[in-house]
Amino acid sequence: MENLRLTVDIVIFTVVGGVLKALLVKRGVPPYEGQYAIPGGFIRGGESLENAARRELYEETGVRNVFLEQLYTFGDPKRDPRGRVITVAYYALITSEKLQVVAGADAAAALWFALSDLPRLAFDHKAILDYALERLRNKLEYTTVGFQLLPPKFTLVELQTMYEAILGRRLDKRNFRRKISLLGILTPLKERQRTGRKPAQLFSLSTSRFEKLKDRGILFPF
Amino acid sequence: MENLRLTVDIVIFTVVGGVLKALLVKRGVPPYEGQYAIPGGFIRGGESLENAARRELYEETGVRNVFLEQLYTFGDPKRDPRGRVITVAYYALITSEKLQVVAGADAAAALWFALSDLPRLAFDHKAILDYALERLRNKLEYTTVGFQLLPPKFTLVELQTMYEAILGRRLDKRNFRRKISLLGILTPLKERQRTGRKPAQLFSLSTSRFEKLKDRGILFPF
DNA sequence: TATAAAGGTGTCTGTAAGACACTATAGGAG
DNA sequence: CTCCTATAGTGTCTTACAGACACCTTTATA
Repeated sequence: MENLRLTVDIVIFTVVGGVLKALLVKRGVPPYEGQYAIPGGFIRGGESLENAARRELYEETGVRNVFLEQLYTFGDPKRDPRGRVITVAYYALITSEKLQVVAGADAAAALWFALSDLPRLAFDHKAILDYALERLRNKLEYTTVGFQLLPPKFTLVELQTMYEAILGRRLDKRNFRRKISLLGILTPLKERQRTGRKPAQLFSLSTSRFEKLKDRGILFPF
Repeated sequence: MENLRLTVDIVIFTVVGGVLKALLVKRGVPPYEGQYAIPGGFIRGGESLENAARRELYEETGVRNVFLEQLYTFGDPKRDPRGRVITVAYYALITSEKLQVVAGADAAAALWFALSDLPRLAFDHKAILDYALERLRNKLEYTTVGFQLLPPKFTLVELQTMYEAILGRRLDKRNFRRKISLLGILTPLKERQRTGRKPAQLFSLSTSRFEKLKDRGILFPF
């Protein structure tokens, strides 16, 4: 088939201040000029799909070594008015601390939008983003991907807030802590976080337990 | 990127005689001449990805209107020695009754192989097949896809045998029936199957309950 | 009519999810 | 210095379901 072009598009999630956000870029050229779109670009010659996604992610956010997973391939013949463009969609999770770096990148018109307050999106990007959110919510419940959105040291309240932001609903504090505790994947640190009133215990992921569990499934039935 | 070609490859599953099988075709040309491969082919101009997969599926098996779902896109630059060929993999489920039709299609050298007795596969098709099996096993436990592998009327023993064939392990008969019964998705028919010793009760999927449940998840925790 | 082969049925125990409310601690204000 | 308040942290009860486990029923055939 001639005139076929392949892109990667990446839904980039973060959680800041208890709100789930996605990175969007404002299009400077037609079609959909002025509308927002998911970051992405064309695949180059010798690149694997994942490397193309990582390159785009780096160009857009200045961030490397983050969680990235292939989502779905969208190939409707009419999805791009310019011709036959098929896109392999990915989603990525980055912590809000790494998020600082974004400013330094070439992301002129890139902005973080709360998932609850998205602008109109170009192409079929709304469908891609919806699907990414669905996947993230599912994976959250049976894997440890969620920890990719937290710094290495975190409190239980921060952990729960991240879960609530993604799932879009409140969780019971005692039940949440019981289940996390039962999994035994957290290492309590000697430090406490002293920001609010009462200092909170800090934890890190216990990497040995984590390695055993992360790809096994059925972990977080919230 | 020039010289990019896009294919669809389809892992086609069926269950016959309590054995999970996949359809493979023998390659008549290099590379990997003489080795078996998953059915597939190039995407045409105006086709959506799913339509391309359905067309290939029909050409290979003579079967339409079956369960088909996109699996993953494999795009390693070296996966095909002839150049850059990216493949969007699908998997399909067809009942053993429809399986008769296969003979009439153009599938000269197409053969069904038990998953436990696969030949060496061309390209990265072993990885694709493994991934398809993993997906099928997962989906089996929280959706009703499994019924796509049974005829419209079936016995509980047939249902359980199908689950066992896919999961690759035995299930307890009483626990299995209890859970199915609790779901309330089966309609007992007035007929009985009279093949063995004692005739067995026939069931069909209760479509109303089925529609409500099929995309909701958390259905079959076996 | 006796037998064999396949179909069909119930209980107990352990684990975990979900609902639910109060106490403890430290920082800041007065 | 002490009182107030915001946030951290903690247990119990009930219900649902998964998993382990063994025998009776039915009909075709010898």
